Amino acid sequence: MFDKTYDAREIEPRIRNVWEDAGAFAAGAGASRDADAFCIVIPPPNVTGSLHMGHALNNTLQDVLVRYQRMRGKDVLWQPGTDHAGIATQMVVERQLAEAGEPSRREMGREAFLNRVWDWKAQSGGTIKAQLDRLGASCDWSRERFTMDDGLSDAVLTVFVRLHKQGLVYRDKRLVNWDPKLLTAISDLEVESKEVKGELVHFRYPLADATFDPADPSTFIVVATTRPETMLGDTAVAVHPEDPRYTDLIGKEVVLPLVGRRIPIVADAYSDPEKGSGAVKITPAHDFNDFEVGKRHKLPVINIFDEEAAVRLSSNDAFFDGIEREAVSNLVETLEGADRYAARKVVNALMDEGGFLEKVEANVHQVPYGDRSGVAIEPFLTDQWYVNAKRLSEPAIDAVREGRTRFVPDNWSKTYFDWMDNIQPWCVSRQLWWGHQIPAWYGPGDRIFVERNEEDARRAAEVHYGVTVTVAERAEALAAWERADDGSIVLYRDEDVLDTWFSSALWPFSTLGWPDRTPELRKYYPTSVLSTGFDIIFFWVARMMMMGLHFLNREPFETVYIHALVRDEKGAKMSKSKGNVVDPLDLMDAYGADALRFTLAALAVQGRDVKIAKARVQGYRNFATKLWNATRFADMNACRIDPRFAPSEAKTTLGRWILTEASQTAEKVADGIETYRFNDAAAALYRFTWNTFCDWYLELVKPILMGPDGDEKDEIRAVTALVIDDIVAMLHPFMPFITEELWAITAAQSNVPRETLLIHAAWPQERLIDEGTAAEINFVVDLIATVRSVRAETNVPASVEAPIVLIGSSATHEAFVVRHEAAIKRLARIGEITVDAVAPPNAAQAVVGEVVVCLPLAGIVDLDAERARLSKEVNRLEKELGKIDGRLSNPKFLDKADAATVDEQRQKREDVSGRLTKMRAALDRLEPIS
RNA sequence: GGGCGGUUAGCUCAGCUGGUUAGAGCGUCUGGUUUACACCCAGUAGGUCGGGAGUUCGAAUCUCUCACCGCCCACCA
Repeated sequence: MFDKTYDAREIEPRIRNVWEDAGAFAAGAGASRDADAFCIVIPPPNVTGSLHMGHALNNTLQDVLVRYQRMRGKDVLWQPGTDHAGIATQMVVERQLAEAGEPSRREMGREAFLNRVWDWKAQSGGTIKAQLDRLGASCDWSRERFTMDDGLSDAVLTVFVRLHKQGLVYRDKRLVNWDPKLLTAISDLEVESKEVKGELVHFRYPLADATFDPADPSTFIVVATTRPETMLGDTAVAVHPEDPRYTDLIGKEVVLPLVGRRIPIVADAYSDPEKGSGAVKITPAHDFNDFEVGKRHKLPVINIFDEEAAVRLSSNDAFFDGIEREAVSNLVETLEGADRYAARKVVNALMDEGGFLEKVEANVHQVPYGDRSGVAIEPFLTDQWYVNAKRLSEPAIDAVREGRTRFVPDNWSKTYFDWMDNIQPWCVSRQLWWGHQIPAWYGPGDRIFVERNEEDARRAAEVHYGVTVTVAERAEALAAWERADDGSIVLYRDEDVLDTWFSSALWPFSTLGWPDRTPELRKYYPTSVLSTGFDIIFFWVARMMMMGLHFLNREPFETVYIHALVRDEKGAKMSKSKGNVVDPLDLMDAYGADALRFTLAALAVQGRDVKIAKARVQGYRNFATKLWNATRFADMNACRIDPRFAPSEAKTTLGRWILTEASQTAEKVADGIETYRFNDAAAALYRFTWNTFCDWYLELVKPILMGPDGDEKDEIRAVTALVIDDIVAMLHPFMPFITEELWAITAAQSNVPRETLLIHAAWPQERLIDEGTAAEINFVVDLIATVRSVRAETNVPASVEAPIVLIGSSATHEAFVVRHEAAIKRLARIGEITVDAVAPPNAAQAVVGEVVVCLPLAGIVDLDAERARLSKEVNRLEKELGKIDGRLSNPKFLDKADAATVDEQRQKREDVSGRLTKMRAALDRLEPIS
């Protein structure tokens, strides 16, 4: 029944089935009808992803919260689900196609490709759930959602359409971050700037009314650039209005080399006299700042690239506007189709040839890269859909400012405010296929119909156009517009999809059934806690705040707990390329899910990275084994659960003491969890279980358990069983498997059936608080520890059962010794205990409280070692006494420190000086060195 | 450039609102056939709390400053 060894591999899958069969994770399971709600929505992992250490940490912490609150009687929902992860998933499938030598996405077409993605989802979508199960995450899987399932897609449509009708979603033509590899726009957040060693190229732009002479600076103006190839699209040169070097030139023109276009020199404060030459080329189509300058000066926008960032001039009307097509035919031919980096080389060479290249400097600068594709992103002028984030951000800022949503640790609210205060329009359209297709239909005359479905769009269009409307593919529709058929109109649907984070932003309410008014939505929204990493505060947290407040008028969560990043044991960020990824599944295989969970909780200190080391996990596996063995020991000693036992009426000091300690620990653990100080909670559990309960309580109690039957033994048995019950319960949120198992075993052994599984059992109540017992136990513990230490230091062999003589003991302490005599003898390996007035000669001596403990072992005690030990101790005490006296003789201290502190110091002085006197006397009693 | 965090024992880290002999785990070293556990027990060594200044009767803890490390945001033609 009770296996001798703890085997996580055997226990964990079995217990998992027990929970599953019982439906233990279901929303509200085990709670009373009127219980308060507690809800966490899981940060949805990528549907085709697998569990990494960050997931393991975050989901462990969420599970600790969820299991704790369940035991507190709350009606708990931990809402799970997965995210379709647009770009990531689409890329994976495209890579698979490429590797298998199959037709590419574009070759197979949208429908066939999407079928392939759904296949892949069907195939790998269960992985992450299985892995979370493995970890013990008690999510209500019966409510699992997926961002692209029907319900959530419906929420997405509803939100998009409503925002559009409210004017908060709009279509705009402006520069976006364009990913020339993925061929889609991406948001600001998906751009990472990287430091790149490049070149700063200085070009001479000839003045239009001078004859260009490379040797004569008065005939040209120098501009510097890190992107020489974009000069083909230059439409101005900007100088600072107050830069004395250039004031004369403002309003004049230069002739753009190679191209021959006449472009103006404009005055604009954007130009920084300190940088480069002080004059800057303006390319509105290829630089965000230049775009703004262009708007201010009404400059033409000449885009020289195609969507893959290759030069495209031949059919480029804007480029040929104002120049002779013939004059640039060579240039166009040379550059057509060259990618941006190749074009850069060519342009530099041509400029050099013409004498327009002044110099090239090495230059380190920041270049924006797509976080997914890893290629430099290109500012690109396109039509995209935007969300007016500024408007939505206002209530979201207020919610945090007014404390309706609280960040833990609080300093993250600053990060949140900084970003929210400067929020930019959110580009939500993506030129991808995998995702929520934008519900917008286009008709002739620049009309857009944003509706929940095709039928509604068609109807809206019919109202608008007053004729029959049909819907077709884009190409077909455009052709129809071209033909301008009479009497009917053809619409086509926007081919783009929404940013994945658009649907994620709805997660806290879409998963609860919104836009329907479901009972779950009423009960669980706003949710209690969101637990996530700081890296997605902007991507996700901020956007959920915005959407939640906008559509439900309530903030989506009360608390946002921001956990640390998991790093390897040296503190490096884990990455596949570095090969330092620690796989949580490996650790679970080796040590069990319980050990991994406890490790992560113990390391989850606020505001500090989590460095995971194998040795640590092993240590907590040992902890599980320790608990297992302690429970087994109790079992072997017939410590049975006794429902009639009333702990508050316990008679034995040991019983009252351990019940007090257990009660205090439960309080500490609860406090740690509730304040998100998981490490404190874990430490309190570890210390109590191992150091207090196993090392001291069980050892002190052994003589009783092995002694004669009677009231004392009965009580200790009942207490032991009860405290183990409490330990198992307190530990359950951290180590759910082993505790659920022990909960069942102890019940079976006691023949007292449990009313519920541990997962639904109540958090340990306060059994008893009797601080008075501490004095007795502490004295005994102190005595044993002191004797052990003295023995070891004076080289008394372990096998010797040394007698001890107590000198100067108070009646109280003498009574303590009598009461725990058997335990003291056993634990300190002592033979006879006697009380005397005078110390025996040549004994090792130590002070415990007011008592001098002597080990009279002439010939066995190493007297030289003893002398050294005593001197050292005397020394230490003298130093400490000096410090205390320094304080107490300082009138300012007596004057300013509060009375309690002064008293404390006085008390301490008394203790220390008492000890010191005794130690000195002890030293004197030793024979002088012969 | 703006912001946030870190620097405590060989290693990984606790130490909250100032008063402890500055702690834990791992590792080291010593001892252990104590009938729960060697994934164990007992004991031991090891730290001028990054440097400097200040506030205070009193600073690992508060303030300033410097150094180094890490991260986030925004930009340098």
